[in-house]
Amino acid sequence: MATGRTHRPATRSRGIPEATVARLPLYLRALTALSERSVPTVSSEELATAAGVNSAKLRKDFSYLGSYGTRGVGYDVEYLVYQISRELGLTQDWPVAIVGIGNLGAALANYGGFASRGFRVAALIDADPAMAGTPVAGIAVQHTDDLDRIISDNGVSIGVITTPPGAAQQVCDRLVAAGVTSILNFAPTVLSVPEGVDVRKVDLSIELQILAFHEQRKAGEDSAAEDEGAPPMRATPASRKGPDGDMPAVMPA
Amino acid sequence: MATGRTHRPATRSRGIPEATVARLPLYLRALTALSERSVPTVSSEELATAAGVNSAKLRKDFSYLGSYGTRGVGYDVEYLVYQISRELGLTQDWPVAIVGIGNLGAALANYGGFASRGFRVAALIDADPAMAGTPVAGIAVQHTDDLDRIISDNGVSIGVITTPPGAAQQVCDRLVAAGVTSILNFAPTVLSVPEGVDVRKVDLSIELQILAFHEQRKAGEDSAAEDEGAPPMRATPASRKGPDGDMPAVMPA
DNA sequence: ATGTCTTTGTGAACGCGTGCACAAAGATAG
DNA sequence: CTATCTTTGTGCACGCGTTCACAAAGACAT
Repeated sequence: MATGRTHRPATRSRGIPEATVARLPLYLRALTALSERSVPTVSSEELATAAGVNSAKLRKDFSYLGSYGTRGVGYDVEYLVYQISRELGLTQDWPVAIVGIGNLGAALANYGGFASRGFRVAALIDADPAMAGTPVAGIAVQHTDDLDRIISDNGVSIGVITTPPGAAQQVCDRLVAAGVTSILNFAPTVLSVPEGVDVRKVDLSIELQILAFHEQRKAGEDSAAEDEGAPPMRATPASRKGPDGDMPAVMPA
Repeated sequence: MATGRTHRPATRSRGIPEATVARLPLYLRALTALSERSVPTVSSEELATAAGVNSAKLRKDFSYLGSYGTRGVGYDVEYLVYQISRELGLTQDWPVAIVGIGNLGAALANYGGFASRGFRVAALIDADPAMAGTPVAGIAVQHTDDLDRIISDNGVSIGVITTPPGAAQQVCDRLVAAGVTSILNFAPTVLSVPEGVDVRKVDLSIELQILAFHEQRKAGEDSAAEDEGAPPMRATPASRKGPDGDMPAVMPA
């Protein structure tokens, strides 16, 4: 089997934009809610509102999947739920392993949003020997030493890293070596992985920093001249720089 | 363009691209690490590698902040740390309130990454009366009834929502009414907020679904002939009622 | 069957973000 | 002071994503 690609509709699955893929779960959630209320069909306008996006964008997104709508009517909710689920690969079971069972790791293990979408927490792994055997969310924590075997035995291809930053890369390497090809990283670390392995990162403090930026902008709209109280910042070890100063020099003063 | 003024910290927050803002925390983290190792200067190439981005992108990002580098040498680490911190608004203290103290809320309250960057958990709020007074991460949980006063008293402008999806919008409305203008939402809900309020969402299950999509693609590259097994069938009498709901999210309320 | 009305699907224009490639700036050596 | 070498700052081109606007498709009524 070479680079076989002749049997795929080509129009589909071939080129779904990344931005679209990122929105599919959003649509799926909105559609699931409609489904539970037994709503048979929905227009792009309604669904877009429910998902918090533009209707034109939604239609274009769906167009990448195929022509699943009916002009003059809208989209069949159940049908679309199935199509999107299939496209996202949610019709199959995905065993997931969480490495690093601290506060966050334990919270994720208990998180209902995972199990409800075809993701099954297959294993919890931690480096602390004292935790081995301790049940978290009904699952016994296992020790890092057995990581390789645990991943293999459970056929895990998606790993979640919730370790301290210092251990993240090492854990990542071991996960990859064991066969994991998708990683969700919560540790504030830049992971380097070989070709073919996907990494998505969720960084809580970065999100807050982005909010702080906008918050500062909103607040400092008028009082843009009072954040001057902070020291320009130390002169640092200023290695090879003479008194000439390569320092602040600027500082809005 | 920049008519070569070079004195004012460049175009203030006016024209910093959103994509750049999102990367500044990344640079800051890498720079902080260098600073702790007392590295005086760093080139765009080195820093880019450490931050996991392209060096041209990094230089362009920094150019939006101003001309803080020295040609032939690189960037002064300490100076850059200060400039980015200031730009992000991290030179001031940001009191944060977390609403919804379930597993995830508690984990965030304990998360060290917040405090280390100028973010201070000023209040923990939950709707469960039984939790009122209970200390979490050294802070007593307060009841939702006092939300308004708590936000005002602490001057909170950034709120974190970790409630079940059903309560998210209501909590959001109350936070906004109380004066919060930035929200970090962990609930799998589309929040609608008035103009001027920023919302960033962190959706754990969406991240996994995106990974699953790519995972499926990688795995199904050759075996693309078994997706015919499940009958999609249109216009269904709503027979599927499974566990597909996304009700249990963070914690029962 | 024909006409009207609704809603999809998409061509095309636009804007943002990315990366290349290079001239300008400054350090450093002679 | 001049030459050389390093690294920044950025003009430019390209590609992706978003949005508009509308023709085509189909439902529904007459």
